[in-house]
Amino acid sequence: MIQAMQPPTSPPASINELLARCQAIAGLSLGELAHMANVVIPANLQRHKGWPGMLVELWLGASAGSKPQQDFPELGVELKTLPIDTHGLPLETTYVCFAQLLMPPGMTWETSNVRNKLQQVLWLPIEGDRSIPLADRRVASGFLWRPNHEENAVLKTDWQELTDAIVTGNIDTITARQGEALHIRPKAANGSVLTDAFGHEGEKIKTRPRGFYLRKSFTAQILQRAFA
DNA sequence: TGATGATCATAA
DNA sequence: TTATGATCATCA
Repeated sequence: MIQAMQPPTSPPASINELLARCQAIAGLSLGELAHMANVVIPANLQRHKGWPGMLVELWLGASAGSKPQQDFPELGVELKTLPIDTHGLPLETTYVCFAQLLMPPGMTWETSNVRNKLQQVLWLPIEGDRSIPLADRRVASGFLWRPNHEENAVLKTDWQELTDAIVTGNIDTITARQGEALHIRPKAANGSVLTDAFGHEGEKIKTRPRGFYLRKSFTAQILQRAFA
């Protein structure tokens, strides 16, 4: 029996409240959540790629709109939806944040955006198989994750390798094949968008904006650890 | 067929 | 333009 619910109007005051809100929507479909929140369901995600994430933010009480920080700053928690197939494996890589191409001096893994975002993540798997109509895709049980020593070490190694390439003016030699858990891919509206980066001689060059992403193999391990 | 590289919508 | 939310679509 499904009770009529409405999205919260304020951010969760505690981790427990956040987790409770997660449990409240676990098992419901995106169609049900959209309907109860009076949100229009797009026919497909081709032109609405961020729609599931925005809908979930609404239901968990994350600040609407985009902020350049964590979704729940008071709790130090970042929210990530994760599309999964029928076996519970990730269908897509996970976007983390923009890659700062004009890296401030002294930037380290410990102070990086990537680590800040990934310190504590509320993962919310959602059925993402393209054979399932968007409205029928169900939300799974969300769970809180903090990287363990091993995961943190892998992320740090990847981040340092990629950051070294950026700082030394080798941004254009980076491909998405580098990095065991974390890699870099273009992140822009289209291929004509350019931003500043460092060239080999320390000069500024124009290149496509990039973002950090988590590989599917890495998020798959997170899921396995959570549901094992 | 899966991963890489490209792309879409929106806000400030 | 940068940042949020990600998935699409092409090619090896």
